[in-house]
Amino acid sequence: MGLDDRKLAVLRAIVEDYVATQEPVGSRALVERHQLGVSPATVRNDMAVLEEEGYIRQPHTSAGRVPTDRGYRLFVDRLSRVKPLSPAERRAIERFLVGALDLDDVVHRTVRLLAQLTRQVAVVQYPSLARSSVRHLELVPISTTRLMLVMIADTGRVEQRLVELPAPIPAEDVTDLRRLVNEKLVGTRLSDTPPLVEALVDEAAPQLRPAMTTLSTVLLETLVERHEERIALAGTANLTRGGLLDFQGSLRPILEALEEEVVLLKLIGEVEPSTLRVRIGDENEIDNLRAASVVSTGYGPGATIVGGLGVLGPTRMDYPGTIATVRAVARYVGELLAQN
Amino acid sequence: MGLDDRKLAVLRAIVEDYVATQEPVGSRALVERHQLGVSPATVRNDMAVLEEEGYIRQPHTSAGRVPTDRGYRLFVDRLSRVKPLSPAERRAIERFLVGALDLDDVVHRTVRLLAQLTRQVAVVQYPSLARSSVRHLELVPISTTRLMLVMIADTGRVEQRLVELPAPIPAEDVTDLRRLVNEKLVGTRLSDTPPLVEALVDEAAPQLRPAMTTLSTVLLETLVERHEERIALAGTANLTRGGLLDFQGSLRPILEALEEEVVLLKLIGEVEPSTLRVRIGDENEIDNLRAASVVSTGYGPGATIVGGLGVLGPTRMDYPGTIATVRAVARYVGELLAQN
DNA sequence: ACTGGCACTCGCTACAGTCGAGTGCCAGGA
DNA sequence: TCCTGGCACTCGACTGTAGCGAGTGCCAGT
Repeated sequence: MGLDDRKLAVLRAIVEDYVATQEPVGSRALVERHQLGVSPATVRNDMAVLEEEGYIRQPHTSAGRVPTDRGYRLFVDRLSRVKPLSPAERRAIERFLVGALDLDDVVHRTVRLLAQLTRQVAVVQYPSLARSSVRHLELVPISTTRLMLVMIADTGRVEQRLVELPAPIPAEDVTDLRRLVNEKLVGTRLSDTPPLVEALVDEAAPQLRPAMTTLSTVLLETLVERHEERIALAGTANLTRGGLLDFQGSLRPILEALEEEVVLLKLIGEVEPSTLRVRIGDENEIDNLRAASVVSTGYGPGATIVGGLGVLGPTRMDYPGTIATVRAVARYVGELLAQN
Repeated sequence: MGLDDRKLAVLRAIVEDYVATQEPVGSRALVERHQLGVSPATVRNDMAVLEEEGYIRQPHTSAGRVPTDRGYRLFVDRLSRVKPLSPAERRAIERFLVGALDLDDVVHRTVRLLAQLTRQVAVVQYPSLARSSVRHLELVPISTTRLMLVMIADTGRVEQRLVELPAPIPAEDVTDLRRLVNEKLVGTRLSDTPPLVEALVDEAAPQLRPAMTTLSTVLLETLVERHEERIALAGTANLTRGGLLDFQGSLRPILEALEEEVVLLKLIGEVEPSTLRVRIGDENEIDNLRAASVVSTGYGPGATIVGGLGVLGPTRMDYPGTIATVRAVARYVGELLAQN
């Protein structure tokens, strides 16, 4: 495959120009704006090759070229230089995140910040419970047969569930239950918890058994099994920039996808140790998002990762800038979490 | 003003047809589809009057008529008969809401249900803290200088805040603090709380004073003053139905408005004892929503109102149906809350 | 291997012409 | 007095045609 340096330079120029202007780019415009040192005709030949290889295409015969998903992929992998954040952005990040009160606050500020900086749709996953450990469990009697279970995780997440007891229990028993679950569970990772939770029933005093059984069921079901992820979203209005040219005319599928927590989790929640992930157009497993690109990464205090965050935008997006921003925001958030 | 019965009937017919077809309706089509008992010419005369009075207008000279905001208003106020829910809808509501686990669950189910039934954007406000009373306050030590304050309200809402203490305090003091705040605050409405909270400091034992001071500040600031409303949203994808004809071509302003909590609260949060509120187009105070209509109402256990819910859609919406649905859903949710 | 030149394609815009839905008005009739 | 049928008129939507121009592919020449 004959992709010499100049052809790559041409592809890069096409991507950059198209992202900037949102219009198919022709050979003349290209040599004018970039110092390629060759004539339009030569560029045309290179374009023909690039098109044959599937990196660019023509919307119609007499139009300029537009990058394909494959073209963007090559651009991201080999052609884009990392764009350092501007001092202004850097300051914006700090200003935005300093002074956050608690986890909710951090997440909300982060998602708005991301949306604002990238001018795209931002998604932030709350620290995953599966990756958190238990800091404290509280049982608050609501009535004689109802408890409110409040779990506080080391990541700052607080979750609550109503527990419907099979029979009324006295206040002292609640105290005992509380002591027992805290004794056994505090400090453990939730993903390691199931056997411990199951063991709880056996360790409880006989008269506590029934209550402990339902309690452990609730714990397992709601906190571990369907591990109750939370997500914050911002910047959907940014989808309307580029007035329907992006997303092939309809926001419908995108908006639908964004309403599904499951989908969002797939997008940003699959946190691998890998640093950062870019999914371009067709590479998205979700059909509704075939016209979009997603840049996502994990974040967490220090080197550990507790959740994911990212942005979603048109395939025609400023990848270097977006990547830099996402990475920077993730790092800042990580530091913020580490402080707590 | 000469609006006899027939002219009103004509207006009603225009609204109904336009809502159904989304196309300007002419005099011929009108007499064909509705038993008005008069000729198109007569209808035309009536239309001329209606137009003069500002209830309908012509998009352009050779087109049919379209209702104005004022026309919709008249329709809603005087011309629409209440449309009873279909048994299918009724069943949908029950099926959807039965089995909700806790407040979060109720709110999420409700907002999705509303969006689905009305095929519009649904908004549900969590029970307002200002209208809740304190059921329990929990203080969980995070470190020697940090407490997690967890408040459980009678409406089922649970809020937490991190409290940064001025100096380390021992565990017994936390217990004392907990006892004290619960003693004084449990059972009070949050809106009546401020004097009580302020009094707390004086009632605390001397060595508790500093901690109690910051604690009461947090209580006042976060739970009472900026009373921390929460909102759930669903169905934004429904904005794209009617393909850009509604909302004069751009979803932008709508999406922007929907991202602002403050705006949403204005929309549905101003809960008066009034049963149900319809804001049509221009009647909306928010500029971005001048092309939309909002149907909202309060909900709560029994006769009391703890929060608002509603839907937002194009001015060209099925008002009777939407109103019926919103009202029904609010009632069901109220019943559900009453059970807890 | 690159370049200038040239023929060709094809979307875009402007313009003219036709069609038809819908109107407003008026004279005649119940 | 109120309704109706008839008629002239308006104007947007659609169609077809023509010219423009950006952009290409190809080829012969250096």
